[in-house]
Amino acid sequence: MKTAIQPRAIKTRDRILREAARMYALKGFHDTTVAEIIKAAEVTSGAFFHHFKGKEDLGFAVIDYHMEERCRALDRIEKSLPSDDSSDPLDRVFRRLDAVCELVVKRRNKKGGCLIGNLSTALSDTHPAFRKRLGECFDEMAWEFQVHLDEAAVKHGLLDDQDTSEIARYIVSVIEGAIMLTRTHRDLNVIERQVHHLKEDIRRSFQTKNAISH
Amino acid sequence: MKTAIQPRAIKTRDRILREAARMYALKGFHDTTVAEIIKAAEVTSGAFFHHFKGKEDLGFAVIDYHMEERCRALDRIEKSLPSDDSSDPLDRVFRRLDAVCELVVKRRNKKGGCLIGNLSTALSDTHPAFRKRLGECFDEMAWEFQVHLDEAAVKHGLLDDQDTSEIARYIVSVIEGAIMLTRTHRDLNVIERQVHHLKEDIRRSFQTKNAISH
DNA sequence: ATTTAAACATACCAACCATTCTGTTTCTTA
DNA sequence: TAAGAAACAGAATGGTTGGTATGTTTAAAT
Repeated sequence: MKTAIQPRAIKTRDRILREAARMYALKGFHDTTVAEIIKAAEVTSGAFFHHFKGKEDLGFAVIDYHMEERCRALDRIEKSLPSDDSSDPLDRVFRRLDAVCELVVKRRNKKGGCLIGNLSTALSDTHPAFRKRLGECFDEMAWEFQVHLDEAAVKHGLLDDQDTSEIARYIVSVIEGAIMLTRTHRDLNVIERQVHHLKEDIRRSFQTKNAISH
Repeated sequence: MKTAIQPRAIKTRDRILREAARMYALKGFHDTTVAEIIKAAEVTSGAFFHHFKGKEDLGFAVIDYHMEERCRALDRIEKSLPSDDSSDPLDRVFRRLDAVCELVVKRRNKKGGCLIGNLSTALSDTHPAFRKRLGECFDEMAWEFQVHLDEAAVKHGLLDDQDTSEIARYIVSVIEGAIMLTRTHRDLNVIERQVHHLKEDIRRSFQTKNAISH
């Protein structure tokens, strides 16, 4: 029946997804041909079109694949991070920021930017279905921060008319913008400095009297 | 001699540049074909290749064209802005931010994102010459803020280890990231809220005891 | 008015690109 | 082990793409 998962198939499919994700992050959607993906993944076009309806179908599959991989990678990095004092929610925000930063830095050795950001720039205004899905991805990224921000708001209190969901989105914006400038300036210090500035900003957004002196 | 400028030629060339800029902002570099540009600009391919060596050459010309147009548009908006109290340098920073914000909002009616941002994501890791040029564009954008930030630092004093050039770059990052999210979420409130948050952040970065209560 | 070059028009082309078609192999299940 | 389906291989295709070749019109300078 359909319950059984074919081990060989998954290997091929995953190789395609991995290579496609890599190339989309590097060159974007429209500058990556299926022939290139096929070659990089070392499969034939027959195998490719057996697993995916076409380039568009692949695009959506790559997004799913990437969001899962990203989640795993971030969790792994987060656990390996030195500051393991996760008692304070604000610390957890900073820790995740550090993890994102490290992931970007690590990836930058092989060049490339944010896959979601790349697809977003290339497809948001021309492809409604992609736009919708990519919006969900950004929401997911923001939510990972908002969880901790909400706790921090309870613990430390939030300044003025601030809103944790807006701060969370703001964080995603800064990260995406920072990745863009980091790529274009070919300077990893850009994202590191900007994330540092962002942290200070977030810290000041909370009425942290018992502030974590950095 | 070569001093004379042919009026008709400029018209055609400019039409191509204008339409190309519009389409690059909307669909990006690789998803825009020269055939489309030719059609949109209502010229023939003969005319196109007479004015530009090819697609790449056009790309660079479009960047120059856009940076000039952008400059003019921003200045115009800035002058038409209500708060004309430009005595305080920090106010000038905020005013330019408002201008950028309004420009984005105005453009969003016709969809599309930041031309420089689009080209940057599409070409930074594959085309060194473009990357270099686009880096200069980002620097130019940042500089427009830095001029005022420097004055503000003198007047109000800058907190901690802060650096105006880094704040200026940070501003550009936030704008680019905000445009990305604004496109993908199809919500103009995104950029407005984020620019508002950014203003608060900048304000707090200065030791403004005689702060401008907003 | 004649010359000369820039500006434009049109047909054409070779490379490329996503996809399809027609098989063959491999695996699962009974 | 027979049968059927899933996985894969590779050649072929039709439409597109950036670019060229060749000719005609327009306009500036003498």
